[in-house]
Amino acid sequence: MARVTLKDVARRAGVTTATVSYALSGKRPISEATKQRVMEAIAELDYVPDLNARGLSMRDSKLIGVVVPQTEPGERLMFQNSFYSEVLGSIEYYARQQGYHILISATDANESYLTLAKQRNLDGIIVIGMYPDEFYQQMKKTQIPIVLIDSYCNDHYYHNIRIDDAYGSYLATRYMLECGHTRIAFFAGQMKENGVMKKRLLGYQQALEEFHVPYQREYVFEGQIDYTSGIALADRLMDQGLPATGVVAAADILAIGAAKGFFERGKRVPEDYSLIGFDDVEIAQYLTPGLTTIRQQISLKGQKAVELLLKHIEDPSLPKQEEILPLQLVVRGSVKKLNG
Amino acid sequence: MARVTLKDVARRAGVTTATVSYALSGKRPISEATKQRVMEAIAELDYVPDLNARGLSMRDSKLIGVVVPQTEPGERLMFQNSFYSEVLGSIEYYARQQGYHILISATDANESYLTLAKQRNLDGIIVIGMYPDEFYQQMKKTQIPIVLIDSYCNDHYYHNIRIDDAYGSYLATRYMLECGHTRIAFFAGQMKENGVMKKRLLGYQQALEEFHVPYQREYVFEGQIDYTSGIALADRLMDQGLPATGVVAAADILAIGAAKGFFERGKRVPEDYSLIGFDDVEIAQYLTPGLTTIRQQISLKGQKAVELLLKHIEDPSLPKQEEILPLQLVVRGSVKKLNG
DNA sequence: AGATATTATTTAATCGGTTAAATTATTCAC
DNA sequence: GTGAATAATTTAACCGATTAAATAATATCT
Repeated sequence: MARVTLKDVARRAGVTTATVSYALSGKRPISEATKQRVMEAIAELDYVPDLNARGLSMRDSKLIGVVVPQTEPGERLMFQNSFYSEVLGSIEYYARQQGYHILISATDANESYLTLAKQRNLDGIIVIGMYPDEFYQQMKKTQIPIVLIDSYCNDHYYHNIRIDDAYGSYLATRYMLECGHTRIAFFAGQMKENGVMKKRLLGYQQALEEFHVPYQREYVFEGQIDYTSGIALADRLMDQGLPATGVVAAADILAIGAAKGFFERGKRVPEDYSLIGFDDVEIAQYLTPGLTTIRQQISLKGQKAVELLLKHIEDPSLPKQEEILPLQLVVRGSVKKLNG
Repeated sequence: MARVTLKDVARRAGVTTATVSYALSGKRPISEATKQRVMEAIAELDYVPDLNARGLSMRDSKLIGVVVPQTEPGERLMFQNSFYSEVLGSIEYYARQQGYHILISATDANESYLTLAKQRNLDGIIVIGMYPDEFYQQMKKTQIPIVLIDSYCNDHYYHNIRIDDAYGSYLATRYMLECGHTRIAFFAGQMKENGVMKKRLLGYQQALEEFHVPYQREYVFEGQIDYTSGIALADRLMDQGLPATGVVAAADILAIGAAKGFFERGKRVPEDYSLIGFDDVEIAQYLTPGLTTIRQQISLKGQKAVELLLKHIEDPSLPKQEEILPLQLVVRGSVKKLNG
């Protein structure tokens, strides 16, 4: 079954390819009669335009690139965690609604992504997460519209969709404090300067200060953002014999790992340790007990990113925007009330 | 920054575009000297070939389509569940290694995917899950190489990567029985004729039979494959006052939901109900208690699918293959030993 | 009816590559 | 040094679309 092309349609309708093209795009007037015949031919031949060919002359691709951090080629390969999966799903959904497809590429954010952008003529790119400065510099040069998600890159060139990370962990920590906890540990991923984790630490500190609880460095534990790291941090906390009664985790994944770490050593949540997460990934509500956490509307992030990107693609003069999405404390069963 | 094309490179190297093309592809002999100059020009101009244009003449796209079941456009949009995410991640990884990109499209598996395949000139397609017969009929007509994952479609036209689902739940149920359970409920997703869920039910029945435990219809609960359905099924089981001591779930997701359902009504796993899952998704090991389950090597599925697909793309005469990947019981803490 | 304006359609170039066939340059044998 | 064989390069057509410019067909006006 060979490909059906414009030429085939044209022949069948007794016109020229130009006529078919115009009939389809409406960029030139075409008489009702011919339009009719063209449409019939299209239906009869089951013609579908080739987007590559079209892209070649129109200089677009209807393709949106999505950059997510590279996963280690370990035993399990996946879109790193449920947070990414959810954003990706959302991006795919909204992009598709508008006739775009997404090209996901897990990457080290090195030159390779730039190559992809050129190879495939991407119409736009959504970058999830934080990368080295160099990466942003290079991306900028491509002139391709870009929207960042969850980045504190301060280059005014980029659109940005994010949350107020400091405020989120402030909310989390405050809730812990309100429940009567004062010896509260903080579990975080790698804290890079000006990164998401650093901001979340800031919120933790702010809440402590507000409640006149002195900030103590040894209550802060730094690891990676994955389950095993959560376990490891819990282990370290217990090993050090720190008299903490609660843990504020900078990500649900860390919290879940921590709960597991406690469990393995006979400690229970929330009886022995109270626990609060961040993100409200889907699984959080199905844990036992349910994970109290800070909800961010993950799929809204994807939606907003797509909307903004497409708006920019249509209107390249669109001024750079930063959108900060709302957060919300979700109380479930992982924090014990020490008071009332 | 306008696009750098072959023509630019050719001009710079003082040759023709054909020469550059041949120098790059090696399909015709080109003198070392010119090859040298061409490579220099490419480096200096930072030239990257346009895959669309190339695809247009070569009639390929270096694009692999991946079909996953459509997610409802509900509040949370995602790649349905962690199982899909993991397969997708794996597919993306291995495809990229070979210079292919993947085009994921959540779809109802209706005509729309066929359109995509034509529009984008997909080199091959990987279809995850089970779809209506009609879908397979249509896909066949495209002549595009296709590999199915987890399908019992018996059309000999397709390659197939799957597991022995019946054997998996047989293993699960047998373990339950070996632990001394006899009143064992079975939680499943929608059971379509010749579908994965139906096969898994079969394995459950086989194990019961082997242990001379009579199969009772009211011990089988059917829902959807998602967390909330797991909760709902647990509720139904408890509502009916069924004296079950264990539950074999046909998917980890269902098991996790079930554990939550029990928990909400004061019942504990494994004290009150033993629980065994199926898949061994990443989260299974981090639950409290860890979920005993049947492990399938999820990312191996993706890897095999990619390998097989690319092999077929290279050699269209490749005879259709069916590969059945191994399963393995993973004992963690969610099943209580009633005996010894 | 003839000149003019308007509408519909076609011609032909183009997008960025590949490639069969033709041409030019080089090597080799005698 | 000449002719034949071989190697290197170029010419030009093509992939499947779009589109500016040219042309043909139709409508409008006096």
